[in-house]
Amino acid sequence: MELTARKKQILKVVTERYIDAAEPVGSKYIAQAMGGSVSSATIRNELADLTEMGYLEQPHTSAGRVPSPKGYRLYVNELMEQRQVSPDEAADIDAALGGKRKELDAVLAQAGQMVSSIVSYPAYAAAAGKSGLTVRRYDLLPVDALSFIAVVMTADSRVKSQLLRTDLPLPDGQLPNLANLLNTHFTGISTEEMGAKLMSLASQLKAELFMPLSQAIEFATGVLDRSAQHQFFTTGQTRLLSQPEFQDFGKANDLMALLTDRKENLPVPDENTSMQILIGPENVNEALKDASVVVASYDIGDNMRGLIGVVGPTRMDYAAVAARLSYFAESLTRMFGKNNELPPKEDHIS
Amino acid sequence: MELTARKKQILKVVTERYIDAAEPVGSKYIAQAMGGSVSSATIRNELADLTEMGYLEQPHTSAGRVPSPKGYRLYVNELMEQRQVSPDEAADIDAALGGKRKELDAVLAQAGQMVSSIVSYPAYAAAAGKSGLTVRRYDLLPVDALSFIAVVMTADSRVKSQLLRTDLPLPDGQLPNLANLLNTHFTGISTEEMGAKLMSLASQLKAELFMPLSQAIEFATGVLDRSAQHQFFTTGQTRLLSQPEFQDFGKANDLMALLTDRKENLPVPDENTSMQILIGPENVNEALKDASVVVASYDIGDNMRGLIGVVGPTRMDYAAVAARLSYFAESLTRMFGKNNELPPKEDHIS
DNA sequence: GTTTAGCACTCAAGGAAGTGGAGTGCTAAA
DNA sequence: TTTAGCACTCCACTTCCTTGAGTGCTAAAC
Repeated sequence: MELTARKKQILKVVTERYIDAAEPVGSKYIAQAMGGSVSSATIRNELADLTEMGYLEQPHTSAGRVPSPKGYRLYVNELMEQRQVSPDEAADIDAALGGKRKELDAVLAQAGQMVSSIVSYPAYAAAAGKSGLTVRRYDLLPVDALSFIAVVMTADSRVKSQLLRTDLPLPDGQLPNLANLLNTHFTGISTEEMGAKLMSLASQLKAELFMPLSQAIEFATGVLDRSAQHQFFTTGQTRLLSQPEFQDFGKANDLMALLTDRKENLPVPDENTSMQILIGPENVNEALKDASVVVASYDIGDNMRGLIGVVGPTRMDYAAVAARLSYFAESLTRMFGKNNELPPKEDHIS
Repeated sequence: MELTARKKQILKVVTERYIDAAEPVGSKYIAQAMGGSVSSATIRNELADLTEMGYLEQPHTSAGRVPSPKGYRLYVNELMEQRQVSPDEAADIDAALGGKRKELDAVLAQAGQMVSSIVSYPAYAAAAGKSGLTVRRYDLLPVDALSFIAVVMTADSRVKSQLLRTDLPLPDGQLPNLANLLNTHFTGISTEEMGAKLMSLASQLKAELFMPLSQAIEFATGVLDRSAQHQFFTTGQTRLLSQPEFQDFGKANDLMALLTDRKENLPVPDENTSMQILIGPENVNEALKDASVVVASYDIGDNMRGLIGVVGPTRMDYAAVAARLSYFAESLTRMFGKNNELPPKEDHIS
């Protein structure tokens, strides 16, 4: 059977109406929405076809039609009108993002919050670090006999520090030498290599030197691991509860659990796609089988990608959400671009 | 009317039964639970008295009795048996806390998670920094002509660092002097004083020195502000949804919103009390009027207090929750105590 | 005075039956 | 191919009834 232009138009009307009203759409309404050029009976025939073809579903015999995931997919791919954010919305987003520079984490958390409040669904945000991150430079600062500060700068120019304490007093004046050792042997290599090298040094160094060294390296590998791993921020989970489809319990509960306790399982867009829409059963995650996800990614610089996504009912307003999300992603890319206009050079100082 | 021993016993039976079964308790059950020494009719008389006195409530005329907030209060204050955590539970808690040292934030987040899973209600955790926190020491590390690393150590021995970038090239070799300046004039004073001092220096320094200085100070004040402010971690919000009393929507929704979006409004125990139980309307926060909170505080050292709390229905098992929470708080105090056995000395190095 | 048996009463919860209405599918005519 | 017409389906809602747990009250017993 062929998918005529009229069938598509009907599918569009059904989908948009259902998105709006959350109730099955009947033939009478469709006929009217299409300008009355055809009767409801004709529509019924078309509806029967569309149902047979799998684009529509019927909750029960005497109810109207509802888009199936396949129907939504067609709608999203072909029928949906690309929407632009209104100047008002754009201004809102710009204003909110216009604040002063913050830590990456803070930006992410806040971006999630804003998206959530703009689209009225729960949102999530994360940054995916490149996995091959290495340390560019170490500094060790003396504090007292039993403690010192380790400062680690990663290849992507982030700086972390921590106070470390040893059990054995540090030999006087040895800290610069240790830092030297770190900077010559423990930069630009993977955490595994760092571990191996450390082992090989174990026998060659005295304990009072080896211990602080291994502490510094432990700290550094911790930093690398933490930045390689995605950290997910979620907000607005509550907004799910006001959606009619999640009045039912099991679903809401599973989704909430996913959003609060198993965030890392939220979908990440494929490499190289800037926007992805996952409809119902297209989601791998069981808890999302009855929901949809719109997720966008953007460039943070330093070889990292940020991602920001929205979780809602399959019935969500894809056009509006997608438009806002992509505007958001663009703004973030721009913002991070500015922040990074000066890529620091390689430069070792011990 | 007097609150006889028997009345108290009845109140205790009602409360414990209701905590367990979540259903109004009838006279017949009570008579039986009390060993059959009196008949249900006698109990009914007593129940009528207790209801009149405000300790019990009746959902409707022909239902059993339910403790009122006043009843819970009496139960918690007088009737409830102090419970000890079982050796099994204690072992669980100890094992979970036994991991390696982590950042304070990570510990808090994890503690919240554990408490939540142990008591099966949502939990929250936070640390309250002392407000008068100051900087103990600054270090500035050169990176290249336009950027340097600022390392700030606070009076409570935490270390934070950030890469800072200036617009004007730094004069060669001036960084140690700047650090010196910071360490002599900008340690041990409040953020306000720091701001004032910075202003007064504005005219005396060349721009290429003043700019990095002010950036370093901005960073330092940011660090101080951030640690003074409580940051709340919440987990296990979902567990609320499985409680029969929160099947109803409005309540669940409000509470979820409080737990996810307005965490800072969660109750903080009064100074000097290590454990506090807030029952229903005793809570100031509107969203908590139908819920109860058990919150414990513990000593983190460095003049900071940690707090860890549980939010649940008024019908929650106070004895069990309180026992676990206080064991938890003790363990945390012990743990932080160990971490801090070596309070670093004042020691300036530039 | 306190306790108890007995009884009428109340009320929520749950099931059965009936009704209305929205929507369908099919047929036959245009 | 479209449309009017009609019988049919099925959910949602209401009404009515029944059941059972639990109460309050009274009058007798301790």
